Amino acid sequence: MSDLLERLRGRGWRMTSQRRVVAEVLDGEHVHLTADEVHARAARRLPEISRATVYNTLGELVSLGEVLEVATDGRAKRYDPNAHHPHHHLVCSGCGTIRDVHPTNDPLADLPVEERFGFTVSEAEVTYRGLCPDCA
Amino acid sequence: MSDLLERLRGRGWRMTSQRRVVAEVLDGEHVHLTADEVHARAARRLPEISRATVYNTLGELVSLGEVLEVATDGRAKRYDPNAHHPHHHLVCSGCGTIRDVHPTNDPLADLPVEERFGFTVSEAEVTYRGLCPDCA
DNA sequence: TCCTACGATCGACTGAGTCCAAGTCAAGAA
DNA sequence: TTCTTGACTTGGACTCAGTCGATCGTAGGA
Ligand SMILES: [Mn+2]
Ligand SMILES: [Mn+2]
Ligand SMILES: [Zn+2]
Ligand SMILES: [Zn+2]
Repeated sequence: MSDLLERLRGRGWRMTSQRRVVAEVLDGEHVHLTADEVHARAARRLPEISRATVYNTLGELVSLGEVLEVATDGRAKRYDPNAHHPHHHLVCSGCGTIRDVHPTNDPLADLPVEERFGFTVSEAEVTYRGLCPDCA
Repeated sequence: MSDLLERLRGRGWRMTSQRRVVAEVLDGEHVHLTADEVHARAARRLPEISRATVYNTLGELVSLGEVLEVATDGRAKRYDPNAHHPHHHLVCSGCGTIRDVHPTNDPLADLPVEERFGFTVSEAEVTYRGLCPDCA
């Protein structure tokens, strides 16, 4: 993610201050922020950035594969800058904290062909749920 | 799910026509409906039923463990009457169709203790994504 | 049959996200 | 360097999913 700005320039993106601060926010903390949290952090550096631009930029980063969308609850989507290292998520049912986890098996291998119903299955995402040490 | 009404009565539920039609809608089709779809089907039998009542009843059924909430996209939650047979979901990225699937392994077993960060992990839900035969 | 607490209703409200018309500016051309 | 232009940004209105609360209705017990 560190040379994200270079990769974006290479794809013909016009480099604006808004896009730069959004990329910097995501680059800075490897956490899972909502769009409004990204907006709040971006606005600390560039006070007049709009929510619409944050949504636009996040959407573009997602379709470029630079950022992942995570929807673990029915609430706001979260944006995951750790897109180049495959992983899954462990969510605390108490406080909502999300941690990256790395199971030892690819769950795709556990779905037999007769359970695929003719689908071209390309991805398996696992959400583990439980209580974190603080909430237990 | 067939004697759901009996179980609810046993739990002290007041049996109203609204709760009956919501339970019948869920009982009738083993698909994954949104709250508004449940409302539309319920309203075919009981035209005056309100959205608020459908939301209330679905929420109660979920906390009783009779129905599962599924949030595969960032859109409306879906309600799964198949709560007594553990399974996972296969979602078409094209049209959004959802199918129940049964992997051969429990993904909980694939999460080593050093990847649990002190959490009490109780559940693992897998979402497989791909293209259905029609969308491929 | 009557009573009443539990449930249903409607509409106002919230939160998350989208859309659009109008204004701005990054970056290539000259 | 300045000009030009279309890509980008903005604020606000709007949509969609869901929640809340005051008031009304009724299931089911006495
Ligand atoms: Mn992550
Ligand atoms: Mn299901
Ligand atoms: Zn917690
Ligand atoms: Zn499809």
